[in-house]
Amino acid sequence: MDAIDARIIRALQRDGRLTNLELAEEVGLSPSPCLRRVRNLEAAGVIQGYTALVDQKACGYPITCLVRIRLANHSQENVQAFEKKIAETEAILDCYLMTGGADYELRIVARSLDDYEQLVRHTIQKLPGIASIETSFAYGVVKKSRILPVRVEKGA
Amino acid sequence: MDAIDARIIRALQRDGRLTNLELAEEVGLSPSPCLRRVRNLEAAGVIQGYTALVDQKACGYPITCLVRIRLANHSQENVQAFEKKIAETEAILDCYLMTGGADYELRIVARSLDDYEQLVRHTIQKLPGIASIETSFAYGVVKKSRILPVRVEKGA
DNA sequence: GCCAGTATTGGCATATTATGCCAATTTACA
DNA sequence: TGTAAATTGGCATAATATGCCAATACTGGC
Repeated sequence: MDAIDARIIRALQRDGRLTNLELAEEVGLSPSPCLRRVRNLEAAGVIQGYTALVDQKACGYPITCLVRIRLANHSQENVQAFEKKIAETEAILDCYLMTGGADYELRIVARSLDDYEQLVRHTIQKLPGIASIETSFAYGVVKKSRILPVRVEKGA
Repeated sequence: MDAIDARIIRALQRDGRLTNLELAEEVGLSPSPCLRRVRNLEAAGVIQGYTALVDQKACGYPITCLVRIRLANHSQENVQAFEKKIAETEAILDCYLMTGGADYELRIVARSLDDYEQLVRHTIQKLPGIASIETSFAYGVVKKSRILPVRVEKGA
């Protein structure tokens, strides 16, 4: 990954639908090698995909919650059942294994407080071995970036 | 927004670089009205943009932290200085205003623990009116979805 | 149930873009 | 400096986007 690859990644994070001609112009290459670099980055897994960014509110999900969860015990069954349910539940967008007071932190979206309550009661609390659930609601968004500040790297 | 718009949004979240022909096929429309719907969704702000999803590790950011911050006081100057610095700092990807114990929760990426320490010492702790900083590190990712489960809506 | 008015659709012609190939250039290294 | 490998740029062709127009499908009023 050299400086041109880094510029390609930056540009495609800023606008994932740039045409190859626009991209080539922006990174200072002719279209042909530019496209080849993009395909290489995709094949290498550096670029994992492309997605449309949508307005949560306009799509009916005005509520974002960050939820910290502790498990009573980390038996294989409990962990597997928990992570399987996470994967299946579309309203749970992210789930990280965390250091510190909680085992997991989830980012969850909901259509309403009632909707969120249903999710907690019917999906999360029913899982075996949940020790605690601590919810914080986001009442404002200061920043929401999906652009990793890529610079030149050695290796890969 | 009707059922076809919902399908368009779902499809473009799954793959933001679908060609209009592929998209039209998938949502059951001919290319012409399909493209018009996409442009309308973009103009209405429902689709806010497109982005490439990149591998954090491959780009040199193996570390993700979730950081909870409290301010000592919420004077206009402190809040403005804080949020301005957040906006300027590329390694801070997200920042939410939260209910509960902390005022803000940040998602921060770093190249190394040293890198994270530098960021905290030189950027965050230097801001006026910081009462506390509580960092949790993500040592695993169970789920990382950027697909909002859009269904049919009334209105807009 | 019918009719007028409006919005939406599908098809087509044209402009733009992507893609694969090859020769030329640059880079790496002994 | 010489040689091999990697990368680049240009070109021809295939695929795709875009704007326009007629045809179709919805809507509300009577």
